[in-house]
Amino acid sequence: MDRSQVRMSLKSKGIAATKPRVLLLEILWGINAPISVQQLYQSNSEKFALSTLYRVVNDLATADIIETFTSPDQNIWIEIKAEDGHHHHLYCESCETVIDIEMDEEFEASISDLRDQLSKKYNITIVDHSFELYGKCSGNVHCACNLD
Amino acid sequence: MDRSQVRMSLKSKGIAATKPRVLLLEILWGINAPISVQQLYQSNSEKFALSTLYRVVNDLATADIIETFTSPDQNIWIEIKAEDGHHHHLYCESCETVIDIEMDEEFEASISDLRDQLSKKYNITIVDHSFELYGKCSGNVHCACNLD
DNA sequence: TTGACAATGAGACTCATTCTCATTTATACT
DNA sequence: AGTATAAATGAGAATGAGTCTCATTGTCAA
Ligand SMILES: [Mn+2]
Ligand SMILES: [Mn+2]
Ligand SMILES: [Zn+2]
Ligand SMILES: [Zn+2]
Repeated sequence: MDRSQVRMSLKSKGIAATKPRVLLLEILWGINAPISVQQLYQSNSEKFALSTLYRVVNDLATADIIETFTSPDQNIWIEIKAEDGHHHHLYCESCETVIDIEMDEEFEASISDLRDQLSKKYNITIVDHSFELYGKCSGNVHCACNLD
Repeated sequence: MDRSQVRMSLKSKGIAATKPRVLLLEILWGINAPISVQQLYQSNSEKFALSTLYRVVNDLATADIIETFTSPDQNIWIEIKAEDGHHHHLYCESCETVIDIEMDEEFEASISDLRDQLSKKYNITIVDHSFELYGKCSGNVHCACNLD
């Protein structure tokens, strides 16, 4: 995904291809992994105002271009919205890293069933769900969390 | 669970039965549902200092008497620790209520499997997981979330 | 009862996130 | 192009949940 593709994808979602929006997407495509807004700001504080970063994150999330979720230490994490649908996260409390997790279809299907059931039982429209795992990586010298 | 039982249960966990701890547990037994620390403080600000409330919540969680979890709006919710083990939550975004959810054993078993797999794959000790559903109750006049 | 030590309360502090508003940039229309 | 209109940005103030400090108070074993 190069700059002009990013600009086009913004346009196609009906949202202006402004400098911070393009830049944020370029960064996210570059790292291809979840990152917290704070981490992102720390490495790019010359490029964005913090307020702009949060606003742009919001814009892109509303436009369904990125996904956000909140880790237990109250940071917002973002990543490019996966084309192949829903997935979940493993959060390493030692190194404060988030790893994308894939579930098998059976598991996702049972979650889907559950959503239907609960929706009826409580007369609530279920809009989303989250499944997150919390762990601690073994080594303190170097962290294996990012390895496959 | 009356006051003397609460005091005894505190002692049995090796933690002093101080006034705020006993009071908090009485309140939790009384409502018998998850509540956020902020909500709890708003209805009881004469009875606790806010700092004490958070500290006591921590003490009781460490002593395994209550459970805590964080909602997407970053509030800490607490409830008496369920004797029959793990369960999950449905959070109503309209009325900011949390409902306890039971899963069937099959579902919990597949979560357990998943934890084992991931633990090996990423060389991480999985310490916990959370599964939460987010919904919106239908009526704005009155909310059906608390009904069974 | 008393002394050692644990717990509390008031409020200062932190820090991620949100808000405000003046300035800049994009877009639309002559 | 030039101007009007609207959208987006940036700097920093404000917010608010949660944490920390430390002087005071309460607990409990001896
Ligand atoms: Mn992800
Ligand atoms: Mn619960
Ligand atoms: Zn790690
Ligand atoms: Zn509701």
